[in-house]
Amino acid sequence: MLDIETLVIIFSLHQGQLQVLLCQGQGYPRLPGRLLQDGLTLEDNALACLKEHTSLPQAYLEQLYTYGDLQRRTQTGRLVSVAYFALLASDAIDQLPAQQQWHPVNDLPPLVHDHTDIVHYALRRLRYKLEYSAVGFELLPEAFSLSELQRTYEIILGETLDKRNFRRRILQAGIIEPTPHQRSGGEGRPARLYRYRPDAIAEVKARRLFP
Amino acid sequence: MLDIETLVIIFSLHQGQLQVLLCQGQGYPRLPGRLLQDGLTLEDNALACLKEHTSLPQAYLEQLYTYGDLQRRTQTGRLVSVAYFALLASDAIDQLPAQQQWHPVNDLPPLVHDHTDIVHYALRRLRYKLEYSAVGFELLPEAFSLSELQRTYEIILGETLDKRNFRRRILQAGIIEPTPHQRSGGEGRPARLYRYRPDAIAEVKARRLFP
DNA sequence: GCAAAAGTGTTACAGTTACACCCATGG
DNA sequence: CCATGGGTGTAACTGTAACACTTTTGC
Repeated sequence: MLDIETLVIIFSLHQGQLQVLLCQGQGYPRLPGRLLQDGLTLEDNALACLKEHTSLPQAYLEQLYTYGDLQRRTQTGRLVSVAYFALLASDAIDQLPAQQQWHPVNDLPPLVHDHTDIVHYALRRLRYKLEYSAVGFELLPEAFSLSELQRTYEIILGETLDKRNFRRRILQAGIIEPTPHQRSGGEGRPARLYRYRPDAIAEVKARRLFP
Repeated sequence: MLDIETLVIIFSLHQGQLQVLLCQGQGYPRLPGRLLQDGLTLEDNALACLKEHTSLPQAYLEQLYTYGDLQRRTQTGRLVSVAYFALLASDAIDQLPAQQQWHPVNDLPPLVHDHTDIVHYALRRLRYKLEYSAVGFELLPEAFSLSELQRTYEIILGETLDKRNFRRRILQAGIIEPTPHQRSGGEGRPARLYRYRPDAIAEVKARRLFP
C-alpha cells in the first residue's frame, strides 16, 4: 500500500519572530499534513491543508522537497511526503481564531520523525530565496513602511542591516512604490507606506559568483 | 489507484553540446522513468532508472520537482512523477553501448506529455546552480584542463567567458588543484590538468543582491 | 618556422559598505 | 520640549570587466 501526503511548513511573523505553525502529533508536535485526495493536484492538496489549519484559502505556497525514505510509513504502508512551505501575511494572522500553535523557528520543541530537519531546510530555502527574489513581501500586509520591511528581512536573515543602504537598494530595485498613505498613531514621526509593485519582476538575477 | 514514478533528466556533454538522454515513448520520445519499487527510496529508484538506461551505477543526482497534476495518469490510475536530474562525466559516456538516444538540449524533438517543459526546467536549474556551486565538474572527467572546464561552462550557460577572468576566479576560489600531469597529444601547447578538490566547500555563498 | 592552443597582469569602472545627523509627530 | 521612530548623502574601498601578447608543443 502506498500513500502520498502533503506537508506544509507555514511561516509567519509574530511578535518580532519568524514562527511556524505546528499541530498535535503522536507524542510530539508535527507539521500540518494531509493525505493526497483524489481529484486534487498536489498544490491544491497543500492549499486544502493550509485551509484546514488556518481557515485561509490563499497564501504564498512553494514546493520544497519530496521525502521518500523507507522509515516514512502510515499504519497501512509506505508513505511519500511532498513538502511545501507557505508564507502568511501578518495582517491575515491577526484575524485567525488565535488558538493556533505558533512556535518561533529558532526555538522549536522536538518534533515527530524528521520534521525538525524539514523545517530547517525550509528556513534555509526561505533565507536563500529572500536574497534573490521579492518573497519578503509575502509576510507583510499590503501596505507597509520601509522600517517594517527592513525588520522583516532582519528577522528572517538573523542579522541587522544598514538603514540607508537598505532603503537605497530596495527603492532602486523599483519593486515597491509609495502609496499616498502614512502610518500614524504610533510614537514618533509617521512612516510613509509603500506597496509591492505587482508588475515588478519577481526574481532579480543574482550576479554570478562562480566562475 | 495511485502510482509514483521517478523521472530522470540525464545530461551529458557530447560533441560540444549539452545533451539529454531520451527513450521511446508512446508516439513521441520521452524521459527515462520507472515506477517506484517497494523497498527503494525515491533516490535509489532514480538511480535504478539511471542504471537501466546507461548501465552506470553512479552519477551526480539531484531532486528537481514533483509533478502531481491530474492529467498525469497510468492506464490504471493516477500518477505522481518525482523528477531528478543527473550529470554524467564525459569519460563515462564514451564507454556506453553507444546506441543511446542523445539529443542536444537546444534542439529537442517533441516529447510526450509535459516532458519538454520538465527538461527546460531542469536546464534552468542546472544553469542557475552552476553559478553558485561546483556542479560543472560533474560533467568532466576526473582530470581536466582549464580550457575544458571553461568550455563546459560556456556550453551550459550559452555564452562565452573571458579566459583570464575565468582562470583567475576559478583558481582563487580554491576548488580545484593542479595535478602533476599534462594533456598532450593534441595540437598546440599541452595543458596542465587539474582536479576538483573533494575537500572544497561545494556551495559558495553568492553575494546578496537584494537587498 | 608556423599553426594551434595554453598561459599570463593591469587598468578603468561600478557597486558596496560604512557612517551621523536632522525631521515630524504625540504626549 | 522631549522622546520616538522616520528619513536622508557622501567618501573610501572592493570586486568586476575589458583587454593583447608570449609560450610551448607538433608537424
